[in-house]
Amino acid sequence: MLELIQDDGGVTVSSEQLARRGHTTAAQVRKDLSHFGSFGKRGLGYSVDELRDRLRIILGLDRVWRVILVGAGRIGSALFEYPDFKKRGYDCVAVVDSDPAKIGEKWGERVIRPAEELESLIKELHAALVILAVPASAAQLVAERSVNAGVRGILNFAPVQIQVPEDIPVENVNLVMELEALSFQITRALTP
Amino acid sequence: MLELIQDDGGVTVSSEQLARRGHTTAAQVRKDLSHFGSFGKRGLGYSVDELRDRLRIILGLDRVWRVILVGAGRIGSALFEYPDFKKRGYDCVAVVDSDPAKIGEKWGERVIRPAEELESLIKELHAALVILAVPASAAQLVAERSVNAGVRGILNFAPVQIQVPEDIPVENVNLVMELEALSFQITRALTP
DNA sequence: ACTTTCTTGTGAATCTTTTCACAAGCGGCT
DNA sequence: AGCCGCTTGTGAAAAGATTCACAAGAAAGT
Ligand SMILES: NC(=O)c1ccc[n+]([C@@H]2O[C@H](COP(=O)([O-])OP(=O)(O)OC[C@H]3O[C@@H](n4cnc5c(N)ncnc54)[C@H](O)[C@@H]3O)[C@@H](O)[C@H]2O)c1
Ligand SMILES: NC(=O)c1ccc[n+]([C@@H]2O[C@H](COP(=O)([O-])OP(=O)(O)OC[C@H]3O[C@@H](n4cnc5c(N)ncnc54)[C@H](O)[C@@H]3O)[C@@H](O)[C@H]2O)c1
Repeated sequence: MLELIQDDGGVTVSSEQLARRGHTTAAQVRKDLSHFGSFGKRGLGYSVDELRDRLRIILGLDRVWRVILVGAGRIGSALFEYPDFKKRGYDCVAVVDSDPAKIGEKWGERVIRPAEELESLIKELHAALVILAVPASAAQLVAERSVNAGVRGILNFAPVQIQVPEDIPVENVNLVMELEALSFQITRALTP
Repeated sequence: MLELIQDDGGVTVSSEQLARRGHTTAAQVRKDLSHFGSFGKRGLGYSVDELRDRLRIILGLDRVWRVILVGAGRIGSALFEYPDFKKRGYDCVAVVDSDPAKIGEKWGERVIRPAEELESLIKELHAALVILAVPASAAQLVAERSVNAGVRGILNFAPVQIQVPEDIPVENVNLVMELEALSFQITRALTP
């Protein structure tokens, strides 16, 4: 949001303006920011540039994160070609698949590597994150292998709840469940 | 989860078992369910079949939801080919794109329709949901047009917060932000 | 019929998040 | 310099979510 405001030439922004854009309240914006420090100027609001930079540091975005993509299927290829990842500091350093027909295929600058190399690739390329784009049946095993090889976080597209040590953060993307959330809200509005 | 338990031949399940699988607590499971009624048997747990059916009704999954996909790009095509949507009751009744090179292309049984037909397709096919898989710059306009044509909910993949009437639920999928959530948690663990 | 073993459903207690509301501070204007 | 119009940062209050803890009910064994 702050980058969009920068593009529009905004120099300062108030908690009220951020709240309107972000679908929340001004008090919430201020309270949230106050957990990390004090970034604004009374009477003026926040400097867009400064707040952006501070948040980037807080979020850990002031470095490049090396990512390995596991599963070169439909969703994997869409993700691989998505330019925003690179632009936002996420560098896909390897793509791995278990299908012999896919191994060796060239994707841009990368060649699809066999699944057995997962551990060695994580170690050699110092990948901190993996994206799991494999069938649900393979997800738990791939997650365990990744964690054992030293990965620090997992973005999981498979519709299963994977079990990993609790110091390894996992973010789940479950698109069916997103649609179900819409169905629920629509249904509930009809039968209150 | 209940369907996985069914497949494994489970007949009853306790709140404790559900909690372990779902990464939560037994009290939470029971309290959440209690908001919708009383589905279990003391000493036994929940009937897997019955709880599944009751939840399907609560979530509004006891019908087919007609969905229109807007944007036949990388993520759009991955979604279109994802078999779980159909399997879970979400029927993609039309695909729409603004690119003349894509209009008319055949995707399985569907033909990509021009973006101008969005409103008429929503009305004629009685689509309740749209999936926005268009560039961020187009998302707000497509959302407004969809709502005006009678859509009831929106699944938005564009990395912008769209503004629609508050009785229209919107679910956002922002993959960069998911990675950023991982970066934040990893970074925070390093500097407590 | 009675005891034992489980597990639910739910008030009450606790913990967390959000909202309120206002003193304090900044910049511009006279 | 002094006043005015804004906006932050933050304690205190209110609202909301989670956890505790236990009476009550169900099955199974004796
Ligand atoms: N396609 C979508 O839009 C979509 C949406 C949401 C979630 N998902 C989920 O994402 C996952 C992948 O979906 P998809 O549609 O891309 O499926 P896909 O079948 O097109 O791709 C999966 C790929 O993973 C590879 N693979 C299988 N086991 C592997 C292993 N052990 N190691 C490495 N690679 C392995 C397969 O060879 C295949 O190339 C699934 O869990 C699916 O439920 C897909
Ligand atoms: N590719 C990914 O993995 C990915 C991941 C997350 C989010 N996204 C987001 O999803 C959206 C689509 O991404 P993509 O990678 O598929 O892009 P893309 O460019 O491959 O596809 C976008 C499609 O939308 C069409 N389009 C543009 N304006 C339109 C309009 N007004 N009406 C109908 N169709 C229109 C284009 O012709 C194109 O076919 C973007 O907002 C992107 O940020 C993509």
